[in-house]
Amino acid sequence: MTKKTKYDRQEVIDKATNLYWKKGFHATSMRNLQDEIDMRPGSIYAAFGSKDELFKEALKNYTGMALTQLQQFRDEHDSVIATLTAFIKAQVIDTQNDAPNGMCMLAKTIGELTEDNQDLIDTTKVHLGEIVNAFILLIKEAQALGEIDKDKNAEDLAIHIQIQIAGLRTFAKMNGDKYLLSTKVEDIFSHYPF
Amino acid sequence: MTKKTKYDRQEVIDKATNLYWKKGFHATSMRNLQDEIDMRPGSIYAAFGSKDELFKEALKNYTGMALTQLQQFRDEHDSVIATLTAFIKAQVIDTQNDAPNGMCMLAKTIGELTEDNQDLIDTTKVHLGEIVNAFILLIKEAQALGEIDKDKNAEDLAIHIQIQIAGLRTFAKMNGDKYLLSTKVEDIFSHYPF
DNA sequence: CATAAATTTGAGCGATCGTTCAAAACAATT
DNA sequence: AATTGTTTTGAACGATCGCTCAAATTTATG
Repeated sequence: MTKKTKYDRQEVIDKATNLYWKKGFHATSMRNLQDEIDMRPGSIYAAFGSKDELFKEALKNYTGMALTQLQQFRDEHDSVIATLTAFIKAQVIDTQNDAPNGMCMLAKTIGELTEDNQDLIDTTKVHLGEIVNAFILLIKEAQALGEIDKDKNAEDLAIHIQIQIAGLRTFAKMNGDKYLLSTKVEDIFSHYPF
Repeated sequence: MTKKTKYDRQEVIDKATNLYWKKGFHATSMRNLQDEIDMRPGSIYAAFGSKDELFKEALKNYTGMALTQLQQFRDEHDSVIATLTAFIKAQVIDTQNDAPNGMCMLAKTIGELTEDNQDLIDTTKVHLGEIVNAFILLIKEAQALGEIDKDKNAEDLAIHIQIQIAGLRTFAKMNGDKYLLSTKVEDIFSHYPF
């Protein structure tokens, strides 16, 4: 039995993620998604259940990509500070051209949605927590390596990074000067609270 | 002749601003607005032309409110730093409960819209520029008063403030701890680049 | 009070929304 | 080749979208 699906599920989720990321939850219609991933409504609903559930898959996929990218930079750098600097530059600067949207999909979603979609907000918050946890682990690693003062609170520093990323990505939508942005990213680690 | 309108235009714009601010451009339907401002579609279109034009009025109104609030804090404080601290706390902390949405309406809009609504994006950028200009003027005033080092670039500091506000308001959606947020606002002016 | 100009009303337009489901197509097993 | 179970298809549903406009209503004037 068991007929295999014609589509590659991960490929479909990637395409859905990119469209949701680009246009946001409300501005992305199921018909937009049907065109983008080349599936008929029946197949999409059989595979994902609803627009909301597909969006949740996209949020999960987006978060996974971010965490993978962070780990990749960690592998490429000896220094944790260098890792974080590279990651933030990628998020703040490179996404302006490469990515579907310069904004963080999670921050964008937190901003867009209201209590009408509370479960999507909750899911988004969980993923933002996962990312801040990854920052915390890296900072503790940096403290063990002597890159960051051991007396400093790792969670506070992680939150600081998250705030700077959100602020810089919003600013980058107004002013895309790569040199200015690059300087501002480097400044994060050469001044308080680091 | 000239029959007077039944509605108070400013009151209508205020209500439209609050609804657009709360739900965002795409999730706010003209029927939502009809209910909120108690006008029939024909009247709304006679008065404002389109959903887009009404949104522009809302953006303009929102910006005016922010600038008015900033001036009000200036009148209430001798110190420019105290003015800015009060303003940022109002924006970051108080809006979580008082306002239609904890996010800045302009930042939210920049994040939500795509090139499909390029003119709305452009309008939003203009208003963000107006706000940063107000910051620049205040910082120059602070430099004249000796509150801030005259050697520092006023525009850089103004941009820094805007980035911190955007970052903190996004973070506040995740973690609403008022004491933590209050500390983070105060930290802005007691560390680099101030 | 009658007239004329402006405003308000709300039914309804064509388009699109998220979603459903019976029928067609397909692939693995007898 | 026939059977069986799964997947895919796409027309279509009721709801809602942004918006229009002829008719009704309102008010300042003659």
